Amino acid sequence: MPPASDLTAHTGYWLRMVSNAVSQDFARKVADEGVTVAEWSFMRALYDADAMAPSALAEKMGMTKGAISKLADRLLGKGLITRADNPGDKRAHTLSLTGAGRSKVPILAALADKNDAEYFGILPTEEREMLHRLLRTLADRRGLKTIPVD
Amino acid sequence: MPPASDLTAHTGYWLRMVSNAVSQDFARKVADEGVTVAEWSFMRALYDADAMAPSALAEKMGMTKGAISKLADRLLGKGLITRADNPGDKRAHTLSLTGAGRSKVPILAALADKNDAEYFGILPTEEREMLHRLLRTLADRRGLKTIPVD
DNA sequence: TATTGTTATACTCTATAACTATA
DNA sequence: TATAGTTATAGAGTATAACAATA
Repeated sequence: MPPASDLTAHTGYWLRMVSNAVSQDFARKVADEGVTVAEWSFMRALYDADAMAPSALAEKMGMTKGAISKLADRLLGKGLITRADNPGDKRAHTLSLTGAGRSKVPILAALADKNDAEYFGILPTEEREMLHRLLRTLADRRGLKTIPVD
Repeated sequence: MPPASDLTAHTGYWLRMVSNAVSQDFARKVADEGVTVAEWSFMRALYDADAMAPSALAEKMGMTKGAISKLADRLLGKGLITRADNPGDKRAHTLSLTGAGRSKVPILAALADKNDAEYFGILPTEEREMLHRLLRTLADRRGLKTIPVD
């Protein structure tokens, strides 16, 4: 039998295992608030800007325009965002948080804080900061910048 | 506007960003060999055992029986595994790699090696080992053990 | 009755591309 | 023609549950 390297020899294997666990736990937390992780990222992006064009959100989140439209439809249905015409360019739209959506963001942000503390709080401060720094270094070197969604 | 903690303050944010990038690059590599990451994990698990029951694979991969059935159907269609009846228990089946499937595993394993080197090779050895160790610590403390699929 | 496995249904995310309206 | 956005379609993953066959 030809050698096939042990899966667990790969750093990527452990990275995915831990990342999936953290994300799945976070997904369960925000599901209790009625949103998905993608919807949370979407709302968080809108929170800092009064209004954004779908194309700007697509760029920021590394998603296609089609994916943004579908996500926006769901958030519209939940009453968390509004869609408005752009007076200057009749092709363009702008998306904004509703009052309900805006007041939900800090609640979701608190869940993100809690999730981070649960997972990484078990490490000594020094190691936790080391991990954070190493991950940021890898993201920087690779030029990663879009908000991770899944 | 109530405060909403900065996304980038969360270690989980960077973990997910780096993990997604590593996984997506790996997905592209194995796609050139005609398989998905889930299919690769499935084949890698079968490589160490001559034959496995779908239920055993479900347990090992943290997937439901239904998901395993669907995955097995696709791998059967690609001629990479076979499904056989179990003589001892007529309800049970066993899944095994075909010759084609078995010879593809080392090729895919080499792609995993390459992907890991591309992503983590930019770190000094000491930091790379530190990252690996921190991730394993987190996985251990959380009792994580199923093969990450997505 | 409980268990093994398959099948059905539904939802999320992703990607591509066709399409509408406007520039 | 090009651009902004929506809509359609399809594939992959996940979860729940209904189902058939066997124990």
